[in-house]
Amino acid sequence: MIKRLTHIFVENFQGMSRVSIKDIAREVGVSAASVSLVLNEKDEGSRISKDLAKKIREKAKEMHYEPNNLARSLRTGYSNTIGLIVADISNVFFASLAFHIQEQAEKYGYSVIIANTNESTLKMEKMINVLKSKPVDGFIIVPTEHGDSYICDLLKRHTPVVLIDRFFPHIEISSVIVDNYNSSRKACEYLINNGCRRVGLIAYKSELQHTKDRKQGYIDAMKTHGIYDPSLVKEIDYSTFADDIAITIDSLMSKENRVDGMFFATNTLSMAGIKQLFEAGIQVPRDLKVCCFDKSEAFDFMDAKIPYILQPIREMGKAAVELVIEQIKQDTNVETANYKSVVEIPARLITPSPGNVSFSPSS
Amino acid sequence: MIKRLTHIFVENFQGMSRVSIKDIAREVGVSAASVSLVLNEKDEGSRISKDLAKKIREKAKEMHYEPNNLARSLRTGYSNTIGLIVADISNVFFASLAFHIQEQAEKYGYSVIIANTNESTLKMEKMINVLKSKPVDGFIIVPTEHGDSYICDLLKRHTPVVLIDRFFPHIEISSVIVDNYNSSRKACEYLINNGCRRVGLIAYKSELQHTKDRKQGYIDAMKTHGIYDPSLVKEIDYSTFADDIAITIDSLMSKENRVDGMFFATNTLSMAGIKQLFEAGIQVPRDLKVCCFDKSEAFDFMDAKIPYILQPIREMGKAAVELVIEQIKQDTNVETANYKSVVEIPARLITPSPGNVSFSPSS
DNA sequence: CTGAAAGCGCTTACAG
DNA sequence: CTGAAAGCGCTTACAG
Repeated sequence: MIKRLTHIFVENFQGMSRVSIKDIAREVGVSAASVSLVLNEKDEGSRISKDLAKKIREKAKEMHYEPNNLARSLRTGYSNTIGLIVADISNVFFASLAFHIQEQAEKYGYSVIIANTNESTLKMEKMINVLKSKPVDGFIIVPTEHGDSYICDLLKRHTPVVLIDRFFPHIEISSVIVDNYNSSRKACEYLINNGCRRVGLIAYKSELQHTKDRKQGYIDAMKTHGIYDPSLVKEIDYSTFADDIAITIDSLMSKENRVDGMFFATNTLSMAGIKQLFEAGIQVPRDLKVCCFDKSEAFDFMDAKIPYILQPIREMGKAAVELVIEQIKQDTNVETANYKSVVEIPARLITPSPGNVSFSPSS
Repeated sequence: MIKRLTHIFVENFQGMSRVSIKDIAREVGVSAASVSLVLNEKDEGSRISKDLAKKIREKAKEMHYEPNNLARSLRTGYSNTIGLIVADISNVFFASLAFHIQEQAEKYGYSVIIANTNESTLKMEKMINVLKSKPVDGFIIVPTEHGDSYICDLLKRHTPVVLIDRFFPHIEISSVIVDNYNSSRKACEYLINNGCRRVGLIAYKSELQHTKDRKQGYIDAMKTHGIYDPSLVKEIDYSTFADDIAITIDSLMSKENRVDGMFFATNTLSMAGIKQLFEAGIQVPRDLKVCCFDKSEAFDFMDAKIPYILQPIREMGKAAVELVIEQIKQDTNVETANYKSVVEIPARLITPSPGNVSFSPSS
């Protein structure tokens, strides 16, 4: 497929950074070692005179020297790159997460490479391999539903890795999540406190812990008020949710169920769900009160101001970046190496009135 | 900042691919060269016996050998990676473009690294440098408004690069765009044919050619029907559009202007604009007919089915990937090297009825 | 204070 | 048919 005109190609390729440390050394009349030291600012110990250092730096600039990071990585063993693997880059939540992770990583001198799994475990494995051999120094991963075994492999190899948004409670691994259980519970309680007695839950059918936590938060809120009814819990397949959402909402609005409140467990579900409510001519909140996990752009097109759980995406990204860098820097010889620190960041319930309700920690 | 415990670190780092070609060679009792040939499937010329090749492959698998792509790239001069630089990863159009580019590149054995510029030329330059030294074999770039000079630099260095979505007509560079002028013109004509006489245009204020083309398409459509009125053309700053959109729409709906149609030149503008119309209580299409460049999620929440221009994102991604790979493979010694092929892909106007209107090529 | 040398893991032209 | 060696560009322990 690829013509292997290596020499010609390398010429071209190296056009980016044709001039090497050797070239500078020759020009200045010193060794490559000295050039390397100066250019890496390791000449502090006055090994190299200020004058010489200056001369080297000037010559490097003059010759448009650009370091070959490939060679540097090969030698030093690290690449200053973090691999970010998200489940769905076209989901605005993950896109925004990617944005903030990049911003944060930059502050620490790391670049971020993004890959997309489309919620497929097979693809997640593939992309981990691709990025691993790029290489990256560590991973931030939004894992797929059955991706736990592959994540374990990574851990066994002592690859720095941090999970984000989702986590596996049975694996000892650094993770950054929001307090899904509490957030969900408070959201439902808000609906109940505003008069709802029959609150429906619409969530994805998933073994992922954050999904279960959100569901459990809803259930416990309902139970506490003695109004839990399992038939109001609707779990939808991710792969067919676009089709299923209509049926689900019809069912919850039918005579037998007739809910007076609805809690959507993710932004994609609330987007699709609210669209469906709109098409069915159901007025929110007159006919039905609604609360959502995550803001949805649908909110902008409704008369009602919908309460929702605001995830602190920036803080989540920051925490994940810091955790993974910590692992990268960690002396793995030291047995105190701490690969497991689950960071749970509180989310906030944003309500139209009488002001935002801040969640208090679980008690 | 980073502890340089190199040896320990390399240990850890190489944990990913600790076993090298040498190790396999030693185990099997052959040279590293033979192992390399077999593993790269270059043993066709029967240089190495089938049996030996099989033995090497089995041993490699047994030892969990994973090639070090870093070393390979250093040696061969290419990385099989394409750098994708987008202006705003949180814009669903670019996120979707990124998705399709990744899918396509994968088919050719390339991985894609994504970076985000947030519409900042400074950041674009920075990310080009970061990716260049990763390295990547070529770039697909959604350039920023004043990024042309930096793109020129890339070209001078013979770096394979393809622009997408936007382009610079004064630079000889491969680009993939939609037929902005025609699409925009046909969209406006659709509004005119449906009874509009005063059509407002809402676009970003920008020197980028695709913006100008969309504007010109609108102007020419209006002029052709003898109803062009410059005061109905509204150009908004990207950085403040969230604030400006309300004022702009108020102005177009005021007594002096009172448009009967509105054309939004991008999806972010239509999203914000339709939200604004909604809040102002303006009914579409009863009070105002609307047409948009790109589908907006806002459409799902309106009674009216809004006509819009559908960009063939998948085809755009495919074309860009193919163009950049072509350049990467190109023998740069040959002077026929063709670095300039602007691919213009037709977009379609999607109308609620009586069926989709397909654009015919410019004539 | 500085240079020569080794080596990261790989590929490939060259010598046998 | 196969191995030994060179070299991609860099960094760093070592020898002076």
